[in-house]
Amino acid sequence: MYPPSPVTTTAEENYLKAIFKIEEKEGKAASTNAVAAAMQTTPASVTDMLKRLAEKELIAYEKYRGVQLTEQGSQVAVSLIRKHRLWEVFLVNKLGFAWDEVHDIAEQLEHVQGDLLVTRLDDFLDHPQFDPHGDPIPNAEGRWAFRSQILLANLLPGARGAVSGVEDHSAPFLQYLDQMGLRLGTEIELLERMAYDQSVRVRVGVRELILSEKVGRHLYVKSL
Amino acid sequence: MYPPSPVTTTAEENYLKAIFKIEEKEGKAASTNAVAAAMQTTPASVTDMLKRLAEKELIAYEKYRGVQLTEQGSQVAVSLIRKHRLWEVFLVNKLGFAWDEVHDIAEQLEHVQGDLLVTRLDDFLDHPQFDPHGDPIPNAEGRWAFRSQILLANLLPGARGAVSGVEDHSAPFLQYLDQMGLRLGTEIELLERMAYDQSVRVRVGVRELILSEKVGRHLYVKSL
DNA sequence: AATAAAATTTAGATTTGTCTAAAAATTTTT
DNA sequence: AAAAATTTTTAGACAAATCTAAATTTTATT
Repeated sequence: MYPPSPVTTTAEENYLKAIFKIEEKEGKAASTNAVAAAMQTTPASVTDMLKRLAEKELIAYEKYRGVQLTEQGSQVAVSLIRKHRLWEVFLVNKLGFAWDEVHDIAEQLEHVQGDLLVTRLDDFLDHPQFDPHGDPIPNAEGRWAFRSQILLANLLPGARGAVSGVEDHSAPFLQYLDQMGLRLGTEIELLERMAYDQSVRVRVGVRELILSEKVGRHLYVKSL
Repeated sequence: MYPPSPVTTTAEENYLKAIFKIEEKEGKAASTNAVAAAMQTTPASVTDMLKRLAEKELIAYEKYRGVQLTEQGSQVAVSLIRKHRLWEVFLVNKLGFAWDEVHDIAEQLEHVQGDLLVTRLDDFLDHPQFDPHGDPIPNAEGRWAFRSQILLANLLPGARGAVSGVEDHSAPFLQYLDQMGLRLGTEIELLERMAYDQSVRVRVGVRELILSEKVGRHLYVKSL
């Protein structure tokens, strides 16, 4: 009835996740080099792994032509993303971690096997739709909420938005946002964009801030 | 100042835990065969691994003479047991798993790295002293509560006890106890021991039960 | 003490996942 | 279209963790 759930190693799972994210971002097959960069390894190692994943029918792989996830591979990748984000919610909401501290731990927890575990965790957390960074959490069927969000950099002067996500998940950026008093849900009004360096002057509550172009391109807001 | 915390693989950690349990039970150095039986592998594989663990100074190993944990190895093993039992408390108390369902999942979770994670989890669970099977949870310093418990099989007729632990952690035994209405804390009075087969007639609340010798030797009670 | 039995180790392979260096294929530039 | 640059694959090696089969050591038996 159902295809046998593939037995995957942690290494294989990490490749599948990387390929999924590249496909999602580039909108096309992932190149060996792109995967190597994402996995912080050599193209030769990637080729080795691609052969193994193709053998297991988790990817469609043609020599020199890059790689695409099969339906099966995609399911595994989405399930990993689901687990990763659920664990992040647990770590932040239940254990009191900061949003810049949870990535590495969730990276390990996502590989823990057990369908019932995920179901129970999801129940325990009251079926969150988004993780602590604003990223959507796929449900058990692999579907997730669409976010109608735009980069702060693309907000028009005079427009307002509420922080809804980050493009850069690094601890330094998240800590910078903490320091600026910016978190998920924080309302921002774009007052002015500086022609000189594309930095923006914004209003956050009663405060006024200057945010660099880099910050503007790494912060998502939902228009209000 | 402190010795560098040893970097251990999951496989190495599982060996250390097995050796710890054998030492604890037998009160002496663990033999290659005993470790092989515990790890469900061959003695040859064990020898290979013992060399590696000795290289890392996690065990004291002499050819043909068995193996003992060093102070370092013991610390790693106790920390794993701590993590395993804390995760079991989490799975049962927070996620609603039954006590016979949590072993395999905890077996994976115990290998997740992160000192802060363990501290936060322990806080979240309110510093439990015992896991769902009644086994003591080592604290951050590696010390745990002593249990003054005896096997139900050794209770004298007329004596009463409260269920405090199990000798057999298998799902079938735990499910049997569930079916009999026996759980941690349940009070039992030993009414009579049958000379014929060493089975015992006991009172549990208003009910009377016959428990086999095997059950008596697998169930711990604390004298009342 | 010699022999038999049991336990343990060694030798040689295998699998997974990785690497470097060299070769081959593809893409870009001229 | 040929040359140059880039990308990708192959070849050969290595470490971790395992295996089987054979050899060795220890322990038990006579």
